[in-house]
Amino acid sequence: MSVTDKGRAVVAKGGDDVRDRLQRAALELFREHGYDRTTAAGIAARAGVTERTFFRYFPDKREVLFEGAVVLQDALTAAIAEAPQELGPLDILFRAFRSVAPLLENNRPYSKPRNDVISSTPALAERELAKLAALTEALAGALRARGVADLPAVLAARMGMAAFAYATISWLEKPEQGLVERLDATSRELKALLA
Amino acid sequence: MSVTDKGRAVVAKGGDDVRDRLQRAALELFREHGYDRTTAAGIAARAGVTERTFFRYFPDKREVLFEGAVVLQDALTAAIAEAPQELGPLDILFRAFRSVAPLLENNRPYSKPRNDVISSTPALAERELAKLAALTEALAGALRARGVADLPAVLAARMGMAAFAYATISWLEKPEQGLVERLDATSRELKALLA
DNA sequence: CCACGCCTTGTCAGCGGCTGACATAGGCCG
DNA sequence: CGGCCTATGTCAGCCGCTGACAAGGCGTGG
Repeated sequence: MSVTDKGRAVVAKGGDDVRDRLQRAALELFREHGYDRTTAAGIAARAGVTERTFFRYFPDKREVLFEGAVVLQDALTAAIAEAPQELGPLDILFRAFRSVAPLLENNRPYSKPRNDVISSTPALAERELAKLAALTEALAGALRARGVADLPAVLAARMGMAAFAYATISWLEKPEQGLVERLDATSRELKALLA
Repeated sequence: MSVTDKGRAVVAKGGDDVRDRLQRAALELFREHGYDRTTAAGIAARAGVTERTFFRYFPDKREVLFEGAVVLQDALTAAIAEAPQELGPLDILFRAFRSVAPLLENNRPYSKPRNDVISSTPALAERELAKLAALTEALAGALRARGVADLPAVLAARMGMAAFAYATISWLEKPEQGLVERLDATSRELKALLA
């Protein structure tokens, strides 16, 4: 990309953009050669650092693709905290999901290829499930913080995430239909299931 | 346990009970020293084989704890296929869950310690999530095989698994209350969420 | 302006997970 | 009995990942 110089990187390696370079290099290499065939040392080299430095920024090779999760989680928990009092748990969640839709839609150029790599690599898919589970637990926690009891909080969070994940994935595949519309459709379907 | 002899195992290493010995040895060692501090070679040694043999039976160190998943999956998909026609997706699922409760309750002596190890080891918890996701997908597939459309099948499967997992975990923690009762309670709570 | 200390990176050595290739032994079948 | 097939052992080696230590840049306080 212009970042590396194939031996020693003469570029200004000023601040914490090292992290950024590593993430970019990783995604590029994963797409070019596949996750399994790219080594941590290879990623580091393309980013202009050594393997050891890679592992100082990321606890393991998979984690390099999972940075954005925190941002999304913060946005969602904040939205949950701000929701009006009279709503039920599921409505709170869907309101929060809708509120982060623009954020996701802006990130599509990055998240689409990223998602392709993840879904075609078992090791990464596994990590993604763990991240989603953590996010789900965070949502349940945010609901509990509003006074919702444990069981309904957990159930609502899981149901909501089920719908949210389904809508997001199918939107990533074919973006013609907007994310918000998909969310609404999924929400409707969910409620219909208990009728 | 009587299986190993601490050097070379003179035991009759007849058939595929090697697999069994490996699983037992692994669970024992994980409980004694923790997952991270037990090596694949160590497990193999206790089972009376070499490390290489371990990896011929299991694709990786984690997998040694996840054999039963298949049995459960088969039982559930079979129950789904046999359910009466007039039921809705969620009722089909809960019927299936109730039908495998005895199976789980019999397995408790094994699954309780196993679950303790898993839930206290991030690497294993991650694998468990992957297994649960696969099981969820299998349930959705069984529903689709009955003519349920994709979206409701996936949503129902995820909602059902959310309830099933919650009930099972809390039953593992405190078995005083039966698994079936917990399932019913969770199911009721789930339906209340959409009211 | 210098000396000290912190923060980041590099270097090195080493463990453990995991794999491919090849050798060996035991049982079964013709 | 001879050959085959399967299960296991052995060996060499890659890669993920870590701890320990050294080296360099940069800021701060003296």
